[in-house]
Amino acid sequence: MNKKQAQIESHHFPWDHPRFRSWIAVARACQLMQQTLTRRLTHLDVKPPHLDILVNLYRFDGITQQELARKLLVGRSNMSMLLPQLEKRGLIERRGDARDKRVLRLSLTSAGRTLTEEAMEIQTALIENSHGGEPIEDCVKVAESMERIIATLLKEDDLAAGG
Amino acid sequence: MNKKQAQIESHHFPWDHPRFRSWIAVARACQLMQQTLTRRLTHLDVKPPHLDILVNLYRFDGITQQELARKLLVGRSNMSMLLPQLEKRGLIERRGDARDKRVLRLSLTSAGRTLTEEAMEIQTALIENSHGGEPIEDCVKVAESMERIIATLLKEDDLAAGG
DNA sequence: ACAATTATGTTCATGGTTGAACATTAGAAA
DNA sequence: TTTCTAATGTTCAACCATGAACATAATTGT
Repeated sequence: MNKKQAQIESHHFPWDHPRFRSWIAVARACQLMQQTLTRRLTHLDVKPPHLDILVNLYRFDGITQQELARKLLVGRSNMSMLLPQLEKRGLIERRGDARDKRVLRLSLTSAGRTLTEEAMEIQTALIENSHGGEPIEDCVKVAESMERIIATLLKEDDLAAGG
Repeated sequence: MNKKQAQIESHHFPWDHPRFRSWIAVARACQLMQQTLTRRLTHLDVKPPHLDILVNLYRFDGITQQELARKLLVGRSNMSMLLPQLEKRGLIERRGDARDKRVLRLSLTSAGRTLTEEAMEIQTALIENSHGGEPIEDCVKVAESMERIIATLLKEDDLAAGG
């Protein structure tokens, strides 16, 4: 009898494992949060992917497309698709770097900064709201858990990329 | 001075709020987990969306496309796109219900069940692995937090749908 | 200096997801 | 019954995301 059969026959389905159930809940919460945020941002004509970009430009002015992609955990090509849209809307600027002619340095325009502040308020309100009465300390503990998981997964990523 | 300006000028950026930071960590962890799972499932030619479907058919045999979509928090059209693929691969079956000629009842084939078990082992292993030394009790607390958030967001969803 | 390697950004084909419009069927109301 | 309403599944166009292939530029090795 192999391991799989033992699992099945003793009713140890994945969804009986506490960690599995926990993670499914995390994933579902993320999905719902994303969908709700999408709805609340419609009137600004901004979607979560755009907001992620805008917020990072708000924090890190002059960042590079590559750096931005890394922070967002997406591919470079994704930035190449989305950034021109935001540029055409006059929300961001892309200026070539004088020293390194490969890179494009990104920054928010005045309009972009205003829009970002509006959108961030919506996002913050949604998060505060949906967390209802969760004690701050609990959130901090969740954050610590997640950071550890992120670290583990990033280590795996390095292995995959390096091997 | 309005609220937004007060926030900005006193350096209360969103990323300074514990709940905001916590949620960003959750979102990033989810994203990384999804990407890692995608890589680990490639050799089975299965992607997370497919696996979600398969696991739910594994648990709930004879489920309807609509019910499945609801469980997965996706639109019906999504199921209409994905299910025929799995059917063509011989992993699932769709049989019309005799009493209600609108619905299609879904079930795994033998091959589908086998593949699902393989994939679930990979997913379970990834979750256990990435959670490293997180105590089970912490995971349970995280799950409870997430369930509360899910409940809150679902209530909002109902309001949005009902209004 | 020259060649090879690495890094940045773009393009393209593919695939998942959505919402709106549609057809069919069930169920409720008249 | 007949009509109206609601539910189920499909199709379609649009969008985001990805990875591979490519072009350009910087860096390293010889």
